[in-house]
Amino acid sequence: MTSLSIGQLAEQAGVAIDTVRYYERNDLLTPAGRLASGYRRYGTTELKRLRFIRRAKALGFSLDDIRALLALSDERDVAEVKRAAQRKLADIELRIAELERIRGGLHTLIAACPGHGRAEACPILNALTQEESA
Amino acid sequence: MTSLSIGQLAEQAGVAIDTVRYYERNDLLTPAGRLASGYRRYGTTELKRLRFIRRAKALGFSLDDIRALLALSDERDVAEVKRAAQRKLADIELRIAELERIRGGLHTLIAACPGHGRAEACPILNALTQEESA
DNA sequence: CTGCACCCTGGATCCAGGTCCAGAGTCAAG
DNA sequence: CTTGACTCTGGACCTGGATCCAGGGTGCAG
Repeated sequence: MTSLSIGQLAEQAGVAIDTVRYYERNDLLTPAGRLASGYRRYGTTELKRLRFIRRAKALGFSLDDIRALLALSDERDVAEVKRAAQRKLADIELRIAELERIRGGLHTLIAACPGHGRAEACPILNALTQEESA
Repeated sequence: MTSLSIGQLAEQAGVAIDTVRYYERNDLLTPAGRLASGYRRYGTTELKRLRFIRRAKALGFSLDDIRALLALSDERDVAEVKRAAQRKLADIELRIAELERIRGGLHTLIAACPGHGRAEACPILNALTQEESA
């Protein structure tokens, strides 16, 4: 039989036990049942669900996002799932653009800095000290 | 005379008053002096320093990083400032690469999803439900 | 001198996503 | 039966970077 303890579930999904209980508190994952002792029991459904959560997190979804995704996948609403993925993609692209802006700024400063000599000649310090230019 | 209250300083640097006091508690910015009443007073040195902090933050430096940068710029250690900027650049590039990896994954899934029909045909749900491949 | 905007302190709260703990109960191998 | 590994609960704590609050004091224009 494929009944798992919380420790086995956690190990097979690659998360910490405390994380499983945390997800339960936050309505992301409910045990299939409990033993008379109160011990949680999980089946393959829960294992898949937990792995889904882990992968979605790796794709940059927040737990709120994931709760919504899980509800949608329960409803099998493919169109809405696709739209959610598109929104997340747009969000990721914004974050990339912002980091690229920062990278450009740093790159320029580093390239222009001789790396020795007077502080006044260091464009990094100057850039950080300079007045606004819009 | 160029003596500023905390409110004037905050406004001219574009941060909140609470943020100025927060920076003080965290050893980033000390008032030039105090009135008999205890009111903080700031000069142009502090205004420049606060603007430095704001810009460095916009470049992705943490407050810990910034504390170190400020110490270095006080010591006028240009070589070390350059190295710190290079480390931060490497860090930003790592973050960009990670986001690009995520973007690639999402992009592939979205492109392959018809956006309608059976849940089984949705590669987004499938990808999140699939077993590991690596 | 009144009124209102401003400032003071210390501490609480927030966000996300967990992590850790104490004290008690349970399961299973030997 | 013993022992050690596992699990239970509820709640405290963590990071980073603020933000907000209560209850009081101050500065200054009219």
